[in-house]
Amino acid sequence: MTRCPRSTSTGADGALWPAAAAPSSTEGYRLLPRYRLGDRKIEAGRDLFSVGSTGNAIFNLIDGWVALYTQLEDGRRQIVQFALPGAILGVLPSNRSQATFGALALTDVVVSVIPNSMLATLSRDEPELPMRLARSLARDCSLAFDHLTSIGRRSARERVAHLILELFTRYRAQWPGNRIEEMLLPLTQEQIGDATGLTSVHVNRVLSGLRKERIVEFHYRRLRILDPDRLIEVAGVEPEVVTAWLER
Amino acid sequence: MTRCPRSTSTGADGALWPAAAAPSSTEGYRLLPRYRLGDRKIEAGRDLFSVGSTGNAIFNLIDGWVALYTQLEDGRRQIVQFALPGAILGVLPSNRSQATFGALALTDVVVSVIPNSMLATLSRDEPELPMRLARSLARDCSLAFDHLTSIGRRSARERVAHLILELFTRYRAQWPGNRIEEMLLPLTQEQIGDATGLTSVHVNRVLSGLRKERIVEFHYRRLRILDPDRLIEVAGVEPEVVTAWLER
DNA sequence: CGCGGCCTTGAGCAACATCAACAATAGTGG
DNA sequence: CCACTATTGTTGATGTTGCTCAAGGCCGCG
Repeated sequence: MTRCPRSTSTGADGALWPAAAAPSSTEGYRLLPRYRLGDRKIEAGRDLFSVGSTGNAIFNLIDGWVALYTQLEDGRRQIVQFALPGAILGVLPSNRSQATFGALALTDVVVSVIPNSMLATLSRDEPELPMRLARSLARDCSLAFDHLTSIGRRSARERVAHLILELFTRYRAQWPGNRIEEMLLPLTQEQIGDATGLTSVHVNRVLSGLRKERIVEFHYRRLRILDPDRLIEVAGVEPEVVTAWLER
Repeated sequence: MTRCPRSTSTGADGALWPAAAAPSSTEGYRLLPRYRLGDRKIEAGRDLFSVGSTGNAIFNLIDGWVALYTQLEDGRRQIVQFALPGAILGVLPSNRSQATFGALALTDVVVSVIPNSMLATLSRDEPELPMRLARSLARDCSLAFDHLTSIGRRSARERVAHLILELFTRYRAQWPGNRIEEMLLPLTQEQIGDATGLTSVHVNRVLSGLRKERIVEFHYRRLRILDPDRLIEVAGVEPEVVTAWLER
């Protein structure tokens, strides 16, 4: 957390994105035991589940990106969360009723399906499971609070920077060691807008600004962080918060 | 759930706010077993816990209103959730690290304290507990997603209406039978602004508008719903969502 | 190589913020 | 019970951010 006085870096850089070697497989992310019947693939652009569906299963995301979103009657949309491998998705049984949000596969996706009916018996074999579920949900909540703060109180520029920083950091936590400064971020500018409460047009302008200032480049889903320190500064995030994103 | 075809009402009125007789005590809301050592009172205006505090306990809110909030370095604040009796507050152990949000008592408050150290043993006696915790967290998440949608995609007018409708509905679910259309809502206009991502000045203007249109009156913490149907309409909420607020 | 989806840019405008002064309220101590 | 004070609410004038509308360019894919 301390030292690591890298050249132009504030020090946060080294601490936040350690270059440790790590598993390239998805092995570490199966929080729920996987059952053979359970694996399912969903192709990019399709819904894992939709608003109003009566969820009778929860999903453990094994591979790919998923966006959780809500929708108003008139079509306005809000992305409320991005899920990366390891996430647990879906509606708990008896939080009865329909899902109030949908789940869109941003890339081709693999999930392992745990039917709600199986949840109770599963918990008997593995009594730690509900508590892990609770922790996962607590983390989702925490992230949602963060987004709320961003959308409610930050400027457009700050919001976009914040989102990019968050996604980059969370992604990088999964595949450390890869070329650090570049990644595939499977989002359109419209989706960034839906996540930040902005128009795609305005997102575009903000991104132009960040590109001209040589902080970040984002073009057709290719993200490149040019100046991590300034990005953190623009996003207005304290390092502690960033580390919280990394927890599971 | 059906009938109750009240005069000018669309019918939603009766469905949403059933006038059933109900427990006036808080008996029903102790989701966690209560331990004698645990009860604690906090007076209005004080923090239950603060941003950055290392939560070593979780709280079951027995009585009073609590606001969960975050804060940016420069003082901008965002209220991310309102907790009513029955809520479970605090940070789970090993979602280690500090709380990223604080908890402000809006009224005098009674909580029962469950030290994290006790959580594991408690779960052995009562194996249902972690699952109940998970459900509570899932509900918080759901609410947070709702707020995100509101702040991200609704106009100021819609946001304020939405918040009032939510709080009124949740409150009324606890004390049904009381004078339906009036309640004490322990918020300042500034706090409403902090929850909706608006300025207190603008909140004031919106409230003025709603008052002139005889939809809602809110003055020094006294809330009066004049036209529930139009409030629902302005808030742009489907009844299903409202019912979701009522679940625990 | 042509088509559809995505990005880019400009001009004008609406919603909300900011700043500032003042009024109403409720809580306080005499 | 009253006077005083701090807090909260109200209103107007003005400024800025981000939205809307619209046209055109770029990219990737079939």
